[in-house]
Amino acid sequence: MSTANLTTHELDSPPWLRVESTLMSTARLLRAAFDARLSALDLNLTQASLLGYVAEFGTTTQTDLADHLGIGRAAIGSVIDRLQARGLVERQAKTDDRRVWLVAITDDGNDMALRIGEVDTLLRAELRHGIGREERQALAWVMTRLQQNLAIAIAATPSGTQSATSPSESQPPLQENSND
Amino acid sequence: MSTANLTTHELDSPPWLRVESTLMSTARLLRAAFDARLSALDLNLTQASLLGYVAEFGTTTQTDLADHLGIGRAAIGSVIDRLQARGLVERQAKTDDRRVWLVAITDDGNDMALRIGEVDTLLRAELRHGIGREERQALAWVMTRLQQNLAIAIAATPSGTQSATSPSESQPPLQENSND
DNA sequence: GCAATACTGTATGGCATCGTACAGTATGTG
DNA sequence: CACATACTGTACGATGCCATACAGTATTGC
Repeated sequence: MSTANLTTHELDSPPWLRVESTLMSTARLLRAAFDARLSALDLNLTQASLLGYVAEFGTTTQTDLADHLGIGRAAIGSVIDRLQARGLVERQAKTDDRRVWLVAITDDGNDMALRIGEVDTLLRAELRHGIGREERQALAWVMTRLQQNLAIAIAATPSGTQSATSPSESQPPLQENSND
Repeated sequence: MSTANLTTHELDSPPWLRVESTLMSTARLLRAAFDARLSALDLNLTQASLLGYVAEFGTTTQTDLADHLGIGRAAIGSVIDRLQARGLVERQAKTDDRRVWLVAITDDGNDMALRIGEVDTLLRAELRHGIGREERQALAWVMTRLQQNLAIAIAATPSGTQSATSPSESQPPLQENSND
């Protein structure tokens, strides 16, 4: 039985650790959906994203890729390993900096990127159902903003073991370009 | 629209696997932020969510918990194991169905749930910065809707290996209350 | 030139979650 | 009642990602 029955769990449970939990499970579903669709190409979401990025923006370093995909440098390495083993990307030495690899897409990789684009377009069309354009844009905007706040919150986390029993708003959380 | 001038990585890369990648990395950041804040309580986001859920809605079965938290039954088992080992929840036998465990919160668990609530409230306040109430509600709504569509998309994924070279819109994706 | 520092990519171990398979139990059907 | 089917929780291996530590390289200061 598919674990994806349509009576999704969040619909009836608005109040508690709402956004957190909802966002996490949405992310899991999103990965599952893309992985399912991309399995025909024998790729997962991360690999496809990387390939799409390189196809569009050209050769870059691994660190740059890691930053742009939001995963760590160690993780990006193995992703590239697999893509390279399949001949979809290749590592090129950078002449003036022998530390870095330049990750370049191959012809096969470009073909693959096209097919990824098709899968992506199709799936996104399905996901858009019942969601207006403005809502989608708002989602993207809020999420970007949320990323900012998250990065700040992570950086501002008290490193020691304080038991959080003081809900005093001592945090200066953001550089205030609020619009609420 | 004011999506301008942020330093986060997605901002300069609008066109490609946008929402996918953004949502995934946002989810990763979200987990990292909560894990960081909850580390003082020696909990992670999943454990905290489970505890919060049981604290609010009372005793339930593991399958119910798994569904509500959006993770699998196998995974929820080990989460409960750890919480139980720390005396925060306990498994109670259900008299009229000997297959299931009823997961109940303990007194210690309730104390912990209160502290989780404080961390949660504080962190969410930080995350709200620069994001209006309507935007947050819109985010929650869109995400719920997205979950629905994702579940449908996963269920409707052609199981075989079709190379997606046919972008024919043969999918009947949804029960049509579109508003786009 | 040489030491100190910073950066890139890799190796390693760990964690959370998944998928599948399985045993125990309940429920429905003959 | 016996059997088939469905459901619950668990065991096991696999995967994706992280954090840390590390080696190689660049850069800077002396």
